[in-house]
Amino acid sequence: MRKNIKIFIADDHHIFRKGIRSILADDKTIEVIGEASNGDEAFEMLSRLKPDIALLDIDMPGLSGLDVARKLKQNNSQIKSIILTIHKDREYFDEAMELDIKAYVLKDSIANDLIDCIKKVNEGAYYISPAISGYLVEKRAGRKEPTQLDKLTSTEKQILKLIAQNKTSHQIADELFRSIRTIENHRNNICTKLGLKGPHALLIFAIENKDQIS
Amino acid sequence: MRKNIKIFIADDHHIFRKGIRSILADDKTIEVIGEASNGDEAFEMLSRLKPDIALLDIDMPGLSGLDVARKLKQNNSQIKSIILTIHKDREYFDEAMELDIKAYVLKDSIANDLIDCIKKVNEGAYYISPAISGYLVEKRAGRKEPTQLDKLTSTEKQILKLIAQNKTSHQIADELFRSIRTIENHRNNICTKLGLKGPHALLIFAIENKDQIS
DNA sequence: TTTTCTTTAGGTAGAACTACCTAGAAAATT
DNA sequence: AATTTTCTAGGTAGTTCTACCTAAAGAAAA
Repeated sequence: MRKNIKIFIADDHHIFRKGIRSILADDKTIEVIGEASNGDEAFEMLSRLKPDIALLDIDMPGLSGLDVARKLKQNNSQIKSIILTIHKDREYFDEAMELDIKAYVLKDSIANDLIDCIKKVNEGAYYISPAISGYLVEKRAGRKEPTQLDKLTSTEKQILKLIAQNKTSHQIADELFRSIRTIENHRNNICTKLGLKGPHALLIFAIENKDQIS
Repeated sequence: MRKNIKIFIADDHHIFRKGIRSILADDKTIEVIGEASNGDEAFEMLSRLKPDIALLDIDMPGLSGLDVARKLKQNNSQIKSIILTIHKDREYFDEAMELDIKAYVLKDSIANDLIDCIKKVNEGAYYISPAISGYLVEKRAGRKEPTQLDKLTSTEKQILKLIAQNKTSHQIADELFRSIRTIENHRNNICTKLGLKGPHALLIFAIENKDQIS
């Protein structure tokens, strides 16, 4: 027998969480393992409970659902994010797409196929509400995250390149005739600018984006 | 003025190393910074001397030239490997191609263009002896290393998977209900088995091969 | 049965990176 | 000219990983 799909619900309306739970209760393979009524609490609980999928509302006190998804992405979390929202606005959708979000579902169309959506997402697929999916077509062409690499100065990009070659700060310092403290300082600034956190987030970012570094 | 190209020669025949040196002596921009007569010594010296290019014979006592190239690759070394060999066999060539080797030169055709070959390789190009280059065309389709992942036990592979998700030893230990020392010990064993060395060699290997981990 | 391999876990040391600081000099902007 | 940004470099602390050890218990193989 297959393992249950573990779900976490984040929405500031109690009645809405109830509704979701009742929809999901029909399916024995889906298990709601927790819920939160604001973004900060949601992020904390997600980090701890590690569900398979997070159902996130955009409008919440504190961190928004998109903020939570962003933090999950920054932490290289394996949790798949589904956005549940009333917003049809293109802006929100575009932002969500930048965040590796697996599904974007309008609240007025969930009753029908939320379970289906969850199962597909759990298998690695994407799901976009029909009312929204038109945006997707135009998108994808101009793919290519307007990477935040432009935020970096040229020195920082140079160092990022060397990091991508798996060089240590010490090696980089030698190569550029700089103090290792200078290199470490640049690393820190890069991490701050890109919102990278944790032990090897910078190295991994550098490797994954090495082709984009100009 | 451009920096000299630093070369290292590994071959078990003294007379052959002499020959190479005399060919290379004609060019002032090429500098032979060391040589070795067996694979183990070669690898040790390469790690220490860090030349730009390593000329490796396949047939050597101990580690073969291909073994040396493999270990260099595993260490994410920046050293470019050129294989010099008498073997026209396809097997050897195929193996070499899996190892990011920059040039594969038959010994009976080196006198003419070894210098040229070295310079091209130094600029990032590839060079394959004409007698061999026919193999190349068919190749490239069935790409896919028969990775040495089989050397690992199932526990080790499990941990490697978690490492590929950029989890720290601490996180892995928590997840598997083991001591962090156990995890660290497994990491060490994996590194030893795969010949990985240096600060983040394991993390990078894990990420690059995450799809292959079964 | 003996030997080897695997898994577990601890000891010690050092290198590397992260996370925050401060601060001066140079360069670029306003 | 004044302000801001960038680059440089140091201080301190703590975490993570590497690199060596040893060692016991259990499983698998010889």
